[in-house]
Amino acid sequence: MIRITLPDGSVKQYESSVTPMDVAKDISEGLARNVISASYNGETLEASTPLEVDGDLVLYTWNNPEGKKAFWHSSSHIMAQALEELYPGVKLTIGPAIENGFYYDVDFGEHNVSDKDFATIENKMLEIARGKHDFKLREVSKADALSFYRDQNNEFKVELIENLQDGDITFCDHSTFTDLCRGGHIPNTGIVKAVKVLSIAGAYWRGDENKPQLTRVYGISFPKQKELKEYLELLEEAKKRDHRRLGKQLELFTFSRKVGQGLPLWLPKGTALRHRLESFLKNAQQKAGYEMVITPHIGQKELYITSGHYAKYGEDSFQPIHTPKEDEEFLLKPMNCPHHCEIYNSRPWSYKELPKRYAEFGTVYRYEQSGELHGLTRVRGFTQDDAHIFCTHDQLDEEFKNVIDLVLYVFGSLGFENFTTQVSIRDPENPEKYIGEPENWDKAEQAIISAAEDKGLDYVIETGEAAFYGPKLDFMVKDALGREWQLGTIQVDYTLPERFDLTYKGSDNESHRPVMIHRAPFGSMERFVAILLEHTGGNFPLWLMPEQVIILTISEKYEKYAQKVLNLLENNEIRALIDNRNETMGKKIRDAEVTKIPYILVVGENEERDNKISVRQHGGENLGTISVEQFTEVVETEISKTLKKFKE
RNA sequence: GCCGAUAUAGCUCAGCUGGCUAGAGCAGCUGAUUUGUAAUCAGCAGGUCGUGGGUUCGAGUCCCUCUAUCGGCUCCA
Repeated sequence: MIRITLPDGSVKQYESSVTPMDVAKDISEGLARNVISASYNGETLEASTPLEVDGDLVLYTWNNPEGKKAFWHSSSHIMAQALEELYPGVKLTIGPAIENGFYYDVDFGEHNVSDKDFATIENKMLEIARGKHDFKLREVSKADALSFYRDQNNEFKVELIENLQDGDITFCDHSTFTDLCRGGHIPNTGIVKAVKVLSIAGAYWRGDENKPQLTRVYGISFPKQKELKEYLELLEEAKKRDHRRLGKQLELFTFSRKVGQGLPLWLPKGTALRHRLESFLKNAQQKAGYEMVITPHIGQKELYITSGHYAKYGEDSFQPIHTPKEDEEFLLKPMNCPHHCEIYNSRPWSYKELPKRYAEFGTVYRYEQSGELHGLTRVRGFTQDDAHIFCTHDQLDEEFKNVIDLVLYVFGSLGFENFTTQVSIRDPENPEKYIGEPENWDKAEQAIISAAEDKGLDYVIETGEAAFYGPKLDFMVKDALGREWQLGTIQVDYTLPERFDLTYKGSDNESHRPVMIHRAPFGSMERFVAILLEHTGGNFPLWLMPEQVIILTISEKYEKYAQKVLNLLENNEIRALIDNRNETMGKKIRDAEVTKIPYILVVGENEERDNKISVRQHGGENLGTISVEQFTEVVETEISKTLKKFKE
């Protein structure tokens, strides 16, 4: 007999070799029908694995992340079987569950697979699923495992097995299909009721550019047809929030083949939006003691050799610009820091004058590989809301925390609540990737972690993600389709002050090296606007809206009154425009709704007579007929809810 | 850069297996209508079908090149 403890604390006794599924059946038939997988003493196992010792059992259903993982992982086995049957001779490699669904990396050899084949694959998968084949895990010896895959000429699986310990190797069988697998499956294929092959893409074997490229087939599956339908609808909804689509629709930005890929063109409305964001940050920065500077878009190659960027990225960057006569080389600036270092260097400093905080909306150019450009989130020319803080070691801690405050203020004013932060530190395995003294790195990494801790940030530490010149704290946000992007960043740098020989005179009358902090609360204006678009679906906070109010005239007779209302609003710094077109009210309302203008004011005979306006909010809510003064208050109240003053 | 896909009017999209002057809706222009909370009606105009080449009696349609875009991979100062 063994004793099994359930999550509610109850303890049950069973014969040894009882399976999680047996336990589920013992609790209720309904539970047994829904059990997908289980964990025992913290270890994931299958519902059919016999339990031999006392322990804690957790049963997973579709509603647990662990259950979904087992479900999708098992689905990838089903897809692999379908692919083997449809494309004889394919070589399977790995097929894990991911956040939404699963994929399998396959070497299709001679076969050519495209999205036209998805339906065939799906049908084959469903056919297998309906067979209700049990998943059975069995141990195999390393020798047997190797010979199994050598017979299939599958060098990928052979490579995987060679890296495994004999005795730890398991195969999973279902139907006629066998795969190398460590386990975590659903009881049988029958509970997979709906499948969708989502896309195919190239993926390098083991993520290495120099290794063969495989075909990655992405899919998702569900226990109910209805859930698949809902998921696909969700994807459609997400596409509507795509910043590339909204940017076009709201006339914020565009791209031109002639100008070049990855080089965004800001349209008037987008520029207005961006200027508003910039002055918002300028105001906060002024209060935080920053000084604005301006630096050129190019710099001598020598500058970047000094900074170390040339050695690191010169080859993979936009190549130097040559002057007609002299033997000079200039680089498009890929970052602002070297220029700001030279500003610091323009005169000597006393410790009494530090910190110096130089801020610039600096446009930089970076050569990104063509395949990785993406809307406004990944471009070749963009503007950082950059600043560099030069301070003493004693000031670092406080300065770092002040920057976190600024970033949190920016995020708060723009309605960003769901962000995560990441502390990026060195990869201890590859010290040669980094410039600078290890002891300085230690100090910098500690400073960041303690600041994050102090500010109560929800942070994860990512080893090996640091920039080559220093560790950093990044603020990460997800886009509409779940892809994660870095927005704000704060980076400590002990390296550039060294390379540019930056100094200040201390109280001891000796020369000292300042510490440098790079920071950009938005990250870049481009990426920030992109994520803001997806985040808000184009319904920006009122203070940021390019157009806040539209005045619709019932007929052309009321244009004069509309103009009077417009003047009153403009006197109160409310951005408004008049739609006096010869169109029906329904049409004008619709157009105003589509362009997402927050307030629609209707003026006609009644309003003119009473000297009032009818107010409709974007989305359809009617605020009734009120005076312009009352409306101005409504607007001011709403703005003050999101846009607070920095440090007041 | 790599794998796969896509490219037709300002926008969103039709155009099947190659066959007469390439279609629709929206936007635009003109006119009628002067309108009360998500699309008034009629007319007009708008495209060297991404580029360059090839196959063919004939190419938007088939093949190749290049360019750009999309989904991934790799990369990301």
